[in-house]
Amino acid sequence: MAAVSKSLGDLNDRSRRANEIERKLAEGQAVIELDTASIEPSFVQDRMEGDIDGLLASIREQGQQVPILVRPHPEQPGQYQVAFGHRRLRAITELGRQVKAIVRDLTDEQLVIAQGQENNEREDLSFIEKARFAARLKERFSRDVITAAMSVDKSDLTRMFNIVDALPVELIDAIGPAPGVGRRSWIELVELLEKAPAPQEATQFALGLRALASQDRFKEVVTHLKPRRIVARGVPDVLAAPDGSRLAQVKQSKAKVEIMIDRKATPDFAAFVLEQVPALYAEYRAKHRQKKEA
DNA sequence: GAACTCTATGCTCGGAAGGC
DNA sequence: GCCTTCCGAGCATAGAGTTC
Repeated sequence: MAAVSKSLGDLNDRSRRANEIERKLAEGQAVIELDTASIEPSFVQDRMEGDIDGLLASIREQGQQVPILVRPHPEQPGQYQVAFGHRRLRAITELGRQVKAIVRDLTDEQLVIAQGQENNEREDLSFIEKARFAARLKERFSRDVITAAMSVDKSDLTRMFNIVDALPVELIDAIGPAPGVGRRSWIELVELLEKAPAPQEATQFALGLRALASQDRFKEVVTHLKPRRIVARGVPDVLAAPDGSRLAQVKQSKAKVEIMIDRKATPDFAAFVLEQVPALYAEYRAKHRQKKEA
């Protein structure tokens, strides 16, 4: 009898614990471990695909320090949907581990607001990623929800929509997130694209710049779209390679001519040019002498 | 190396235009 | 008339570049 009583007591305890876990889950207080296969990304993508090597190494060495936020999938029982923590989920999936998650009942609006606020706190989403996130939200939510989710005012929201609408999806994808490139630079790109004789060619050009960092691809595309100005003596102010990539900037004044080579982009070329200068000067002197003698 | 200048960015405000 | 949307402009700030 005592054994039966103990069993019933155990059952009650387990039931109480289960209820407690359920209650905590409902409030989003408990961190639980979930199979990554049971979790889908948010229905609104925010971040472009990017490098997660650093995060991967960090989680491999120190484990997952911060849980992700998920909600029970509204249509598929037993499945979950991410509110924020997409990159952590990707890294943990690659490591084949279980992911620590907080489960919370969220409406669609609450999910995107949580997702947006997390992104704002991290402050590492680039302008164009935010703009695209906003544009995706526009398909389902009111402006009020979007401004709440992204902590932007309505003016900025309008500008974001305009930029995303004006640029071909393929071009944005080809350029990538372009960290450090802000609204005004993207507006400049829109304006250049509108004036370009063959706008679709910009996408092809950007696709050919895969070796460069995203923000450098952006700069190259802008430079490529800018009308080539011809300055004194027929020398353009930007010297470009046959493939369109920028080699050097030329500044001319009455007193001097400056050729500025981006050492980061083409370090060997800069060194090569410097090496050649004495030889070029010798060649120039020789030709100059010949002219005088003739 | 410090001071200064320039440039780009984010944020905010105010006004115009259009819809209800 | 009110609200929403859009746009231009100004301000503060940070970072890079330049000058001394």
